[in-house]
This record gives sequence, structure tokens and C-alpha cells, in this order.
Amino acid sequence: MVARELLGRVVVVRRGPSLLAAAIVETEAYLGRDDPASHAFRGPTPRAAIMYGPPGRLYVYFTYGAHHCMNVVAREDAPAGAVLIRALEPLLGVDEMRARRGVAALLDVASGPGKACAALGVDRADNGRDLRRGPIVIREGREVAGTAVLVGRRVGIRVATDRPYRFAIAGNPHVSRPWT
DNA sequence: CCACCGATTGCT
DNA sequence: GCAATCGGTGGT
Repeated sequence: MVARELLGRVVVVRRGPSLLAAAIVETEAYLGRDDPASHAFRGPTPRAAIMYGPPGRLYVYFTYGAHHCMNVVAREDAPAGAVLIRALEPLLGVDEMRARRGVAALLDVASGPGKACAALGVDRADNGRDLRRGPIVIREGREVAGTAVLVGRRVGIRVATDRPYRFAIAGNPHVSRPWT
């Protein structure tokens, strides 16, 4: 599953002169027509259409009138799907990320899907970006052994809560919420 | 056109 | 525990 493979990989963002990088430490899988919690559940609506397109592109959406969330389109066998980036561990350009977030504590910089987007400056202007080309790319990072991956229920949804589609690197302190 | 509501966050 | 805030979605 792509949501698992993305753990440990590094998101790199070039914004003018600055370079930002952060390791993916928590993800969630959202499938297509058969996943009631997915934006793709109701078909290729204007917002969800990107998830029906080629994999490896960025899906960014705006929610709660305040926050952005970023996903990697990854449909595998299904007709649609994406992986939500739920938490990052800042690596490069840490001070800029702190400034973008307006917080001092490192553990508060990107420990949540909305925080991760704010830290990297990702918003709807980045929706649909091809992650193989930049300015946003995903590179190889640290290896994460299968035994070091936590699996659990997805956060913040009200349907399909029984599915074990949440993944995180065990013991990493940058995770969005305590594991249950 | 209108009403409902959310893959969250931050403050009380 | 709960309000903020606005665009996506579906029904009228």
C-alpha cells in the first residue's frame, strides 16, 4: 500500500531561494467509490476529479474555512484514491517553517495535516502538481521496517471508521495525535 | 439559490 | 469542550 511506502520519504519544496524538506511520518489512505470517507466516493466531482487521474500528482483541498490538506494521488487497482499526508518531521528550512506556522516548538510545526501544509506553504495553487517535476517533489528518505509501522483507524471522519488505513512511524514524536 | 457540513486547529 | 470560517456538494 502506497500509504505505507510513503512513510520515511521526504517532501522537498523549492520556494524561490529557500528550500524546505520534511520527512513523512504519518499518512492515511483514502480509496475511491468503495470508501465512504473519501472525497472520491461520490465520483469525479470538480474537487475530486484529480483523484481519478494519473497517480503521483498532488491533491490539495481547503476545509473548515481555514485549513489546507495535501494528498498524493495513488489509485493502484482502484478507480481513484489518494494518500493524506498527516504529519511531517521538519528537516531543512526549519526556521522558515516555524515562521510560516507562527510557532516555536518544533513538535508543533507540522504535526497535523493542516499544519504540514502551512509549514511548507502548500495551498490550492499547488493542487494538481506533478510530484515528479517540482517545485514539489518526493524523494527517497530513511528506510522504515515493516515492524516499525503503526497501523490504526483514521482520524476526524465519521464513516468507515473501522478501516485500518492510518499509518505512522512507531515512536516518532511528530505524529498528529497519540496512537490508540 | 439555499442549507448543510467538513480528512482541523487553537483557544477556553 | 467548542467556535471559527468558507467552499464543495446536492437538493429545491
